[in-house]
Amino acid sequence: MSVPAPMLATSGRPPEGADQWAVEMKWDGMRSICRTRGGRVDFYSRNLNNVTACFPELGLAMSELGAGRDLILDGEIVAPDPATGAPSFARLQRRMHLTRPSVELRRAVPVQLFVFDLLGIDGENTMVMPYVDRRARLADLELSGPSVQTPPYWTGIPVDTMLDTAASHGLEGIVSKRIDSTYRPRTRSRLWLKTPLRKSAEVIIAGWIASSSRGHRGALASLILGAYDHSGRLIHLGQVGTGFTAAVRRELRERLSELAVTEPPFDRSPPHELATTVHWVQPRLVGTVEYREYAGSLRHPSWRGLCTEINAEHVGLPE
DNA sequence: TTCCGACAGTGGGGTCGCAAT
DNA sequence: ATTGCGACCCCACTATCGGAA
Repeated sequence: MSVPAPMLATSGRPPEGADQWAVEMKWDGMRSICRTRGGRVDFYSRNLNNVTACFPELGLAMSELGAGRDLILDGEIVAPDPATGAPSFARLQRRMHLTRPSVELRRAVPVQLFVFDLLGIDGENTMVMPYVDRRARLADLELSGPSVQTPPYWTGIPVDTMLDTAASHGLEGIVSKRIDSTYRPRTRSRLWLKTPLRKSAEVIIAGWIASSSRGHRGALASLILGAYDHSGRLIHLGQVGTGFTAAVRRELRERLSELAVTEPPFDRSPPHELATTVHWVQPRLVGTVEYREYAGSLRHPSWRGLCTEINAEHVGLPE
């Protein structure tokens, strides 16, 4: 029998004041289904690739905690940042693709499993049970140890309070789940709502890249973004390729054609040579992007539109 | 007839393994 | 020995289409 693919969440916010929702913290890591059976432990990625060999310490921990039971668990593999304690996807990436990690790496980048759902136990399918009942059964298992935890959920607390809590702990947002919902493998529904913490910043358009995919060839695919650092140098922030409609893509392409130049406008060249051909422009147009995080480059940026009130010279680095 | 949920497609940052150079 | 590219992770978002309302 194969393991079920994880249930997915839709972006959104639960209705205010409704006690039909349970709220969990959103963990910045790698989704994983864990199966313990007959002394054997396996971890699967969201697309059901077997990633057990990447996380031997978690296999060891779960074989002890599983105590010979047949469990199917849903959770997140995380790599806590030693400075903040908050899960860091950037750190986890060093472990994700590496089977049989060395002792040094395992010590340098320890990982943990956060379990938040029980899908099956000793042959019984618990996915048909409501969320709160699954959580109760999960709590009974007392899966807790140095590298395995079962984080709590909350009900009846205002969404903004939960988001503030997430923010103050350096977490990436919250996930709200209908307390009466059953587990629907593989499907993305509004029974689970993720509310990520996102920031907003003004950015300067420094160039654009044309689409090479069939059907869109030549259309504006993404924008190259920049901002001025404290020394007044134009710095590359990354690209944004989502958030525009087809009409906005055409309009931007039109406006940018009037600003075309031959050389990159950056004072410090981008860390990596941009492979595809870039249409550079004078750094004059300012726009707004939403993003998750800025650490040398924007993470998960999306375009929010041009911003005509702000002069490009006044656009500084994102927070 | 209209609206909405699910899915496919397009775009981003990043890492690693492996084949081509 | 290097480099480029695809395969995976993470994701945001738009466009489309079929079924529900």
